[in-house]
Amino acid sequence: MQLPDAPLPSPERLTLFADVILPVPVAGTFTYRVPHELNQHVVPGARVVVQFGQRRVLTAIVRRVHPNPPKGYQAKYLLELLDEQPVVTDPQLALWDWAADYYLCHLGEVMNVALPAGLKLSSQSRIQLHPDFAAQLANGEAEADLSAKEQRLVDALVNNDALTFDQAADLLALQNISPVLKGLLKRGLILIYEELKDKYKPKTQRHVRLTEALAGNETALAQWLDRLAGQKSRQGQEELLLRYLSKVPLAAPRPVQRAGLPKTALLGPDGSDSSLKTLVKHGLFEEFGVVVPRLISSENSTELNIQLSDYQEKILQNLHQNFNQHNTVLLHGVTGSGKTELYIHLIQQVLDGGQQVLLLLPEIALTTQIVSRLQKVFGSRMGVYHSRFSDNERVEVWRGVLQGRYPLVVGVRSAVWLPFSHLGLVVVDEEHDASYKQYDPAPRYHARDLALVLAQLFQAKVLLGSATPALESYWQANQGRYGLVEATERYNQAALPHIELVDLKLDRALKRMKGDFSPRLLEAIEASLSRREQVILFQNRRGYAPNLQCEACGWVPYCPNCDVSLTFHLHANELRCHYCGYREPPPGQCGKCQSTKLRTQGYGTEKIEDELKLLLPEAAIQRMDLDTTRTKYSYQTIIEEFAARKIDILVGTQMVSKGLDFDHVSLVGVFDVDRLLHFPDFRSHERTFQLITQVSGRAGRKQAAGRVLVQTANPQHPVLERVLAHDYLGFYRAELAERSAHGYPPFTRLVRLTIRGEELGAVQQAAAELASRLRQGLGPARVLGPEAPVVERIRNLYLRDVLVKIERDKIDLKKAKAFIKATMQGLGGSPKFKTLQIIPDVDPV
DNA sequence: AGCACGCCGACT
DNA sequence: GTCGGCGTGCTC
Repeated sequence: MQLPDAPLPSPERLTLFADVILPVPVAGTFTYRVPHELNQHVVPGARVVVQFGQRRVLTAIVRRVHPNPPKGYQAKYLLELLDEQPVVTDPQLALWDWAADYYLCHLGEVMNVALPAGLKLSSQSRIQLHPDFAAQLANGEAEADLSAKEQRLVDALVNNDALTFDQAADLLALQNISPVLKGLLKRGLILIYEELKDKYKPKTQRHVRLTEALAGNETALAQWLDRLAGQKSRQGQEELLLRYLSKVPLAAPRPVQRAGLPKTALLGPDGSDSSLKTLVKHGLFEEFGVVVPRLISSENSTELNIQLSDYQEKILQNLHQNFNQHNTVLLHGVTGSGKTELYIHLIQQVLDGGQQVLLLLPEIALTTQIVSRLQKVFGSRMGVYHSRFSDNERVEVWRGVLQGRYPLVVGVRSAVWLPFSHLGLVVVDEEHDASYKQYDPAPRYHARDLALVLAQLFQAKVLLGSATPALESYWQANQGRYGLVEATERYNQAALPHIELVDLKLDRALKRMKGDFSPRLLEAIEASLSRREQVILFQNRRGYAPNLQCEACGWVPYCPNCDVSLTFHLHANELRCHYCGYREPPPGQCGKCQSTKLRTQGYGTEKIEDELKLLLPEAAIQRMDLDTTRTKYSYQTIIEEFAARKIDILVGTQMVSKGLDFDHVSLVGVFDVDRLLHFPDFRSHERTFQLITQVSGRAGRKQAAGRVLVQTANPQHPVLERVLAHDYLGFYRAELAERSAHGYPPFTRLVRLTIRGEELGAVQQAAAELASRLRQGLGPARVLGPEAPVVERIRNLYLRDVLVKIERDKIDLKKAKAFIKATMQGLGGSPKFKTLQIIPDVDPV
């Protein structure tokens, strides 16, 4: 970074220190000494480059600047300052602190999720010949006696300016090259240096323009055209020049001349650039790069006034009243009640007041309809933050928020980390959605809960929206902590879908099933298709079948690395592990008794799709799940084709249940709810209710009520009865009673501790020890387990869970967590359990 | 997490 | 004798 003029020298040069956050899973911050010339410029939230350990050079975030020298060690100097202005705002840093504390993880881990990778510089160690030695080699006067390996490395360095460690390791076919390097280094034959790499690269487009001498110079141009005309070999050049002049006329003002044309616009999509090259060589044209924003922010708002229905108007007023008394309001609106329009109005009002707005959406809902809808209203003031975006794109949104270009951001979970500075409103749509919870790397945070904390830091409002609120949220509202607004009418008075249960017990007993389809569902599909209406089928499991089984002895192929059966994928013709990604071809015979009779067991989206193709060969069927939406645009393509009615039946996993509105879907079929209902987890009922309600909402939008058929062997199940009756409140009360009886959220907060390690015995022992220590400190009733999770081994590591329940009222959460943390550290510190990991998950979902 | 250091078995 | 395996400890 270029520094402005040096600050005025102060008489007693104050020595400053910076506590910085490093992107490593180590507790606390690290203190570096600030070089005097940077005293005025190092501010909290700015990035600095520091050396960490012997080798590593890392990008750090300044947390605090102070004059107190650290005790007990000599602080290193920080090496470089990357930003004059903070890239992380103060409230965000406060949020980082809060998250690390609440989710029992390190600040560096928070930094790792929060900051886009493009803002972190990576350093690479490079090796080069020592200049003196290189000179000796060149003159043939080198007389170092080298081992074979050293010789090979030196030879390679003669031919290359520099090598990375990896390249050198490859070259020597060695895992560990440091002994070789050390030897050479000691004799002063090579140098090792760190190269900082800025990962962020602005996107550029090649442009072409006439050179300065020619632009606007009619006579010179005429001469050129004369020279080119009539020469057959130079016909291409003549055409090119004429085409350019037709697009950028000679008379055009100078800025237009200087802007030139994008190369692709001049040459066309498949044009060769050989003529252009010649013209450039002759000094007619010049090529240059123009930085273009990667995110095509669509023009400007085209739709300024969204008309609300009378009912929506009433709801909006209701929201405003609630916001007068509460910072957080829960909007419980049935599917299709037009929540998007309400959001738009609220957002508009906050933007008009000069404040920022964050709209959070679940992972899957983001790519599509709602975004293009919002883009029409907010145009280029809206930034989109999505996990499918590249690093560079994320950096551009980050910078856009900092610079105020995007007062509105629509994004997924990780968008809560964007550097807001004057946030006025956060909307969390589908607030119950599980994709707001990060599961794998720490911090295991919940974006809805972080949004509440973030809003508090700004004194901003939060609107939580859902047709099926999380039990916790509805309870908070009932407790009077959130405002509550109920929207029970669908937009345009559309009727709620009619949900029916199909009793599979009967159909199975009478052998009337066609594959996995009951006659009633099949008839309903046919009826819909015959009316030229569309159908969505929901099966929450991908692949063809969850496993293969030997008919003779019951043997099932298992993953060698995890304790799960392998899922059969028909199209790819392979068995896959959905936990570790392991694949193998399906076996021709039983692994135990060599019988060749293997059959599939259970079913996934692929099998439904397959059966359907046989049952209804005329229908256009498309599957939508993780396997068919790998690429960046495949998801969108499927949605567009379905909207254009090129597809009759869409078969999919959870993906089809969210945020999609189609006008011609008259039927939704739901498979395998029994598995959902009986999943061994205290949230299984809640999830089932939410999922069926959500997917039902896809049926029937305009005039006609949609129909939903749910296939089940438990038609009397109370949860299903409540789904049929659209009775959220009834469901809520019943479920709340259950939770209260068994001490689950919202009455308690949960912390799950997972022990992970290579040896089962050690894992079991550690888990037992952990549970017993926790029981001792917290009371026996507050600790469950240890127990083996559903999949008790993943990637060859054994797992055991211990669950801690902390009541909301009787016990201090902070103290309890501090105790848990200390217990974890105590156990991890004991030599016996050194090699094990203890992974905390606060508020697991 | 990386990365260095150190102490052990299996090869040239 | 070296190579490279992994256990251990530290990083301002």
